[in-house]
Amino acid sequence: MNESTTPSETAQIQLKKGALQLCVLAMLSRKESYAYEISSTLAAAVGMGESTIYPLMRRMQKDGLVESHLVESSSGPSRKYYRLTDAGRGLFEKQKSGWMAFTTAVNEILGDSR
Amino acid sequence: MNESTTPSETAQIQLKKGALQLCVLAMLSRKESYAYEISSTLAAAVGMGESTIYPLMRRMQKDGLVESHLVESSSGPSRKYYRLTDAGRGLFEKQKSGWMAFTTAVNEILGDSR
DNA sequence: CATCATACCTTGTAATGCAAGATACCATGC
DNA sequence: GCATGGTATCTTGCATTACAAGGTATGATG
Repeated sequence: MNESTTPSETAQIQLKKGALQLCVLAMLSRKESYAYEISSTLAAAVGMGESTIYPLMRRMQKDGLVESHLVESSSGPSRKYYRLTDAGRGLFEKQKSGWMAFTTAVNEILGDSR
Repeated sequence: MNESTTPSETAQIQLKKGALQLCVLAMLSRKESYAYEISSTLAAAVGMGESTIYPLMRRMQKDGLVESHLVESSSGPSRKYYRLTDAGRGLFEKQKSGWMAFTTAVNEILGDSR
């Protein structure tokens, strides 16, 4: 009577945790952006939900990884643009290494062979 | 006063969620094993904690992914060996695809270039 | 009997993605 | 004016799950 979440789906959700911040850091390392745009991009790429981005951005700002400034838009409400701080850039490099080490380890367990 | 968990470390923990079950499925797809052995292998490979494996194996058995049988050991207490069911094998293939699609998407965001 | 490695297990905490919903701006059509 | 729809911000509450800390028990070694 419960088909709202299969084990396979919840696993996908769990997988995202920890990787989404990395994706946001990567996007911001290339150019400033605002939550709605980041969310739209990552929704298409990895299935991020829209209500995930706002708490995440607030966390990142609280952790000193990003700084924000408002910019008025001619096609809707003001956008809050985010820019990486030096700390954010440092954490990005660190987490990128962590991500690669982790995926390499998992891929070895998966591919194994022999 | 609080260095027990840095943002970088908690991100690593979050990253594991959802991937650990995949690793267990992969290991069991090659040979039967027991929780302590799986945990020891994954502790070395991806830093899994020992107390993580037992709730996980119970979840997987409850979900019908594995079946277990006890085997006495000559060097300690009995071992509860786990074997993949057909459902477990099916989910393994499905999650493996999901894992590869997800890591590919994240790597594109990371590597981007152009 | 004490100790150590093996092997199983439980309880409680922390972290966070998401659904659902609220608020508000701006342009278009009536 | 006013309704509608896309843009853009945000909050609340829930579900999931890795881990630390601790517990139980077996068998070998001293």
